[in-house]
Amino acid sequence: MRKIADSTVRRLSLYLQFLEEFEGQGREAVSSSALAARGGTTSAQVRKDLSFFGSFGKRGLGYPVAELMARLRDILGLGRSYRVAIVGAGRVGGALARYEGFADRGFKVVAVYDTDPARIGTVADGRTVRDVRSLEADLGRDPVDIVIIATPASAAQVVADAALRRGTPAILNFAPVRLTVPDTAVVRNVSMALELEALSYALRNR
Amino acid sequence: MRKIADSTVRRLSLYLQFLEEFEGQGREAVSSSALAARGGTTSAQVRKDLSFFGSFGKRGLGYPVAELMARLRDILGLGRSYRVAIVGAGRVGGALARYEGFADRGFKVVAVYDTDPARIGTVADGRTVRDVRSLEADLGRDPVDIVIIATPASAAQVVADAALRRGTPAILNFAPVRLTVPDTAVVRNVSMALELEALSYALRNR
DNA sequence: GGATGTGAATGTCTTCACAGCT
DNA sequence: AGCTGTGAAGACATTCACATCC
Repeated sequence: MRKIADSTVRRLSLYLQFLEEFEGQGREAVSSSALAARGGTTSAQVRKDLSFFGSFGKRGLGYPVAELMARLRDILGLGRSYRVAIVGAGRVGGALARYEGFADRGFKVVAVYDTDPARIGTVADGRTVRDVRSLEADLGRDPVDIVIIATPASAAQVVADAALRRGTPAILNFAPVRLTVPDTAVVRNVSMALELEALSYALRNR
Repeated sequence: MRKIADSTVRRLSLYLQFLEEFEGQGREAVSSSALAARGGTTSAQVRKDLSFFGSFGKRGLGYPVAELMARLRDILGLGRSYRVAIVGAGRVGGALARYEGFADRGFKVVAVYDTDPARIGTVADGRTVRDVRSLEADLGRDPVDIVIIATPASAAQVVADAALRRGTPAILNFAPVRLTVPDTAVVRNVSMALELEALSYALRNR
């Protein structure tokens, strides 16, 4: 299959979100222009994005909402379930551990780790916080699909290295450092600093 | 000035981060290839990105670290200070309110809002949580540069509308909805759902 | 020698525009 | 008539490659 651009995948995700809204309004069909209007893009863009994966619409009518949602979920790989470990039980890790959006998409948080003896052993949200020193062994025994890093900057690379040694295929990094990883690994960074600086740039002349 | 691509701005932000690392290691000059190696891009890309804004390097030597950092800060608009209001004092809002990275970049959190009577009036981190109903009036009296939305999905659009009515130029949205805003407003979305779905897509065949 | 800065070439993404289906 | 699906065109971004300078 042809390589799909990251920007396209992001938009597919958005379309899925918009379709949920349309479905909530009881609509059965939606046109590429309606989707485009909701998301600030163009109808041609929507059709092109979808066309990479097949042809799901009916000419003259648009796209059947429920069916397109199912196809998008399938395309995005949301049909299976994913095992997730969260490293760092501070504010960010805690917010993540309680995030309901995980379950909706088949993401199952199987373990939470920290270094702080005061936090290790405490139970948060039905999960016992484990010592990060057992992370690598745990992953060896019981691999996960995604390790979420919510540690301070100084610990992030060490955690990433351990995860990658155990073959973890994907990392979601909230720590304010850019991880160095082989390009076989999938890494996404959520960086407050980058967001702020992008806003700062945009505001520069106001 | 020529329109600069969003991707370029994001990379400039990254370069700044890497330069901080290099400075911490006591390096005085850095080549485009060193920056590229750290960030997973190419030296030509680094030089091209910088060249949009001027020529900061010395042939044969590379870029002076401290000077380039200063230039990047300037380009990114980090020379001034920004007033920020956070709406939503839950887990995400709380984590943000305590985030130290704000101050480093001249972002000053001037107020925190919530709807929950149990939270309104409590003091967190030296700031009293205010009733969100006073947001619009407060912004009218005392505008901010950025409103950060950390509310549930259902409240986000209402908050955004209020902020925009008061002329707030930029919004950083953590709520899991896509805001509808006029395109004069600058909006950035941090969406856990999008990140997860992008990972899901990347993991599809593993 | 070593590294920048930059036109030109290449590659990728988006938009156009229209044939073709319902 | 309305709207999709898609080649072709156009816009934009990245990479190449080299003259230029320290």
